[in-house]
Parts: sequence; C-alpha cells; structure tokens
Amino acid sequence: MPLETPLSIGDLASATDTKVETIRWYERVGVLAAPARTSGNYRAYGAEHLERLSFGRHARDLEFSLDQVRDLLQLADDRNQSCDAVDRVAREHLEQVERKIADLEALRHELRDLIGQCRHGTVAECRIVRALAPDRGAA
Amino acid sequence: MPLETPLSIGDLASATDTKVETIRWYERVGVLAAPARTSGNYRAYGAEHLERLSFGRHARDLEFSLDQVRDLLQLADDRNQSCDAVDRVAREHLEQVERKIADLEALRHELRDLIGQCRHGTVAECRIVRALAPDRGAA
DNA sequence: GTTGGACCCTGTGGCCGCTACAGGGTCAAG
DNA sequence: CTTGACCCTGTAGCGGCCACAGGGTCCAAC
Repeated sequence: MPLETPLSIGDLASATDTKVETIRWYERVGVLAAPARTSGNYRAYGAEHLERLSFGRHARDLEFSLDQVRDLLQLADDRNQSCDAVDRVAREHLEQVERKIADLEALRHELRDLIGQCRHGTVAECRIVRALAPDRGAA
Repeated sequence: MPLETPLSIGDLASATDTKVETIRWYERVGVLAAPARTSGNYRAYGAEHLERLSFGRHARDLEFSLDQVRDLLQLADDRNQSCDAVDRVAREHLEQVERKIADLEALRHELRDLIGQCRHGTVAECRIVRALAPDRGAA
C-alpha cells in the first residue's frame, strides 16, 4: 500500500509550511527519520513523514523544544501505552512557560518604574541612566 | 588622577559579578572598550571601565540587548543631550517585553486547554497527541 | 539533443549572548 | 625554583534554525 508517489523535500516543506533547510536540520538532529532516496539521491518522503513532521511543527508552534518534540513523537508511537508521559511533558512545558511569564512580568514592572521616572531633561540628570549606573542596581 | 592601581580582568569580573570570558566577549563585540595592557600583556582596567561594565550589566539584567546596551552607553556619554533617546530605547524594550508576555499568555492558554483535555487513557485516544496531529493544529 | 531553469544535494558560516575548553604565558609566594 | 593562581588567544558549542556556495538532477520546451 505505500505505492503513492513519494514527496520531495520541497513538497513536504510546502505541505507543512516549513523551510527545506529546517527539514534537513530535523533529520540531522534526529527529529525526523531519514527517508529513502531516489536514484538521483533526492529524499523521497512518504505519508508517515508528512504526519510526523506536521505533528512536530504543531508542537514547535506551541514552543515545545526539539528535545520534547522527539520525546512526544516517540511516546505517540506506543499507541497502547498510557498517555501520562505525554501529559507530563506538556505540564512541564506549561510550567516553564508560566515561569517565563512571571519573570517577564517582573521585568515589565521594573521597566515601567524606570520609564516613569524620566523627566525628559538632559542625560546628566536622567533617572534611567542613573538607575543603571553603579551602586544603584538593587535600589 | 588616574593613578589608582589598575584592575585585572578577574578583579573586574568579581566586582561586577561577570565571568571573565563575558568581559572579553564584550570587548570583542564593542560593548566595553579595550583597556591598556601591562608589560605581561594583561588587561589593565580603570575606574571608567568598572563604571561602564556595571552599567552594562544592570541593563543586561533588565534584558536590554547588547545592541541596546551599546546604544545606551553611547547616549549616556553625551551628558548635555536630552535623555529622550534613552527614554525611547527603554520604551522600545518595554514594548518588546509586553509583546512577549502577550504571546506567552496565549501560549499558556493553549497549553492549559490541551492538558485539560487529557483523560489519562492510552496514547491511541490521547487528546494531546490528537491535538498535535495533522489537520487539527488550528482547531 | 540540448538548453534552461527549477529543484535537489552537501557543507559551511552566521545569528544571540555567552560558556567552556585547550594549550600556552605570567607572576607572586614559599 | 617550583607551585598554583591567574592571565592570554583561539576555537567550538548551546538552540533552532537560515542562508549561502558550489555543485548535481530532472523535466519540459525548443
């Protein structure tokens, strides 16, 4: 049954909105399995490659790391296993995202403070410059 | 008046909580001016280097880019100029941070949705896996 | 049958902001 | 005079690609 015409790397790229170089990169780092080659040494992809690359791209859109994508793909292969491991990967990622949001919110607060102090005078009296100067970092 | 004993790169590093390699890196990319050298070719820093590196590190703590740090340092030199340019750099950075927070909040929402659908069954019926699979990305 | 252009191949270098070596030189204390 | 802490340059690596250069392949039109 796998007699459909194989996909070239360019076909796969446009089907998944991925750059050709990215697909080759995924192969290099073990996210996408190396496909068969034609007589002219072109990569020849099948439907399963398309499926896995789509999966991976969706995961990357959600900013899972490539390591996590590899893990998720492997987990998704064991159709009969519990999906708790999948859940765990997703939760870990969510926690990271939440931590990052908290960090950035703190940063936003500091920047707003800084900017709020600007009196639009000269640099010599600039609060922003002064706030960044030595011995004022913690203040 | 610049007759104080100069600082070695290690002194500067511990004074600013910066790795030695990072200081050399800042020199390479033009964030910190190359200092004088001793007879043994050691870098010999003065008070002005300490000041500028402290400034730069504070700015980096606030996640200004190195490009922005370079700009801020240059702006901070023109003591008589208006500090509007400084203000502009800070506002630009704040906007970037706010955009990133918004992006991550949207991401958090998607991830929570995804995880909330997990019924802890097998991978075959896993909602997370299914959500990532082809033709379900936008749903 | 050949020519043109669209595609493909590998390999390398660049982006950001460092960090971590390797393989040496320098210097002060004991 | 040796030890060990420091310093030097240069290079490679992280993540996740992107963009070449310098070639090969393929198909269709002429």
